[in-house]
Amino acid sequence: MVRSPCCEKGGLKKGPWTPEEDQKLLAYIEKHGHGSWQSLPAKAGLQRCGKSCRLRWTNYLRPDIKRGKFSLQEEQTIIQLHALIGNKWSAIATHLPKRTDNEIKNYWNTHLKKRLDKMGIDPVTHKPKVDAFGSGQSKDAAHLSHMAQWESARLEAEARLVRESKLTSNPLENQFGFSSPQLSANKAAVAAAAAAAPPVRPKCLDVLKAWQGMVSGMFFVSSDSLESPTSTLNFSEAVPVVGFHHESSMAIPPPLQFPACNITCKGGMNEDVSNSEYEWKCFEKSNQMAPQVKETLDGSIPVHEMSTYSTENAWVLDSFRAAANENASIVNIVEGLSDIIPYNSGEQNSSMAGENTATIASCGAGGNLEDLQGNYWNSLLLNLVDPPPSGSPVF
DNA sequence: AATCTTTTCAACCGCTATGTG
DNA sequence: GCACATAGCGGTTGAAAAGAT
Repeated sequence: MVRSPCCEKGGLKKGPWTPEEDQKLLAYIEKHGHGSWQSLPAKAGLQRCGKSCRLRWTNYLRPDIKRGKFSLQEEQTIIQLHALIGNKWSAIATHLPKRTDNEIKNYWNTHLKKRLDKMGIDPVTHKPKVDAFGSGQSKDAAHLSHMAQWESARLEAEARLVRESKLTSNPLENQFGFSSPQLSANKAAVAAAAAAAPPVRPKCLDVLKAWQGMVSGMFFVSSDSLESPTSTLNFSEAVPVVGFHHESSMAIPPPLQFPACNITCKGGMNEDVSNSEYEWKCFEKSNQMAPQVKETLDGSIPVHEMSTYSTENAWVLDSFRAAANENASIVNIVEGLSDIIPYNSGEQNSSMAGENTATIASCGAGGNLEDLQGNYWNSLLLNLVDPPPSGSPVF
């Protein structure tokens, strides 16, 4: 592989750009597009190498760059993506509109890395420096880790697609309203492709958010420790993260619904229990479904440690209590319910986004555990990806 | 006020990936 | 398949700014 000689030529200026140079570069690109970066400096009358011009444009002069302080949400996105894919700054940048990979990288190195370090979190592995998993990663963590690996690969593929689309589209025309002749030929093709591909909700953050919730329960801390002067948000209020908990902040997961069975399960602290254990309580919504459930409960399907609550048709799963104390996740809950809830509906799983409730439509045959889990994650985490309309940040 | 230390971030360097003839 | 050119990425540097003494 032969290295580009562009910056090795003598007589080319290095170092900080002057306003005059910026003006020349801007004027040229606005008029002609950047074209070949290699030949741009000579055409634009700049004593710079093409590489330097490209960097100046992409990291500073581009009109769609957002500068200034990173929001809490942006910070959290960076942390979560970094936990998943590491120092893939360009891939991370594709999920932070108007932020450059260089800016994100700098921000990570100067702020977030130090902050995590201060919080006792290894910024490389995103795990507590002292193993908070105790005896090792739970099954849930391993499960999510596996999912996270897939999402990691998908993220990188996404980033690659974004790069490719930038190559085939006219970035100036698309983004800034002016055109470059050499790229205009692709306009029709790009427009057709855009029309053919309906806007798809980016679900890529689903698993990483879940994974982050699993791995980094330590993020459930008040914003004070995040050194963000603008935020008054407490993570535990805003993030319905399930599973692993750390210290005193207890994230309350959204209700888990099985409408086909008219069952809703809610997790939370049980004040009736002397030591305020965390537990999952299940309710039947209507009497007409009760016989079905009771039939199952009284039938051949093994009934775990299940005790009836004072509320009619409600029960709590003692095994989940114990599990919760051992950093159990919602996966455990769903897995446990899969032994109890009668699977008698053939309808497809579906999810309800837009409210803080995870819905599993299918209680029937074919609704295997993986479907249930996947469905739960999707519906739960879509709420994380799309904040509620109240305007409160996700993190 | 002067000096030293730390932090920030724009820019560079070196490498890999990809495109082209 | 090869050689080369080019674009892009991630790590690192160093000047300027901010903070501490």
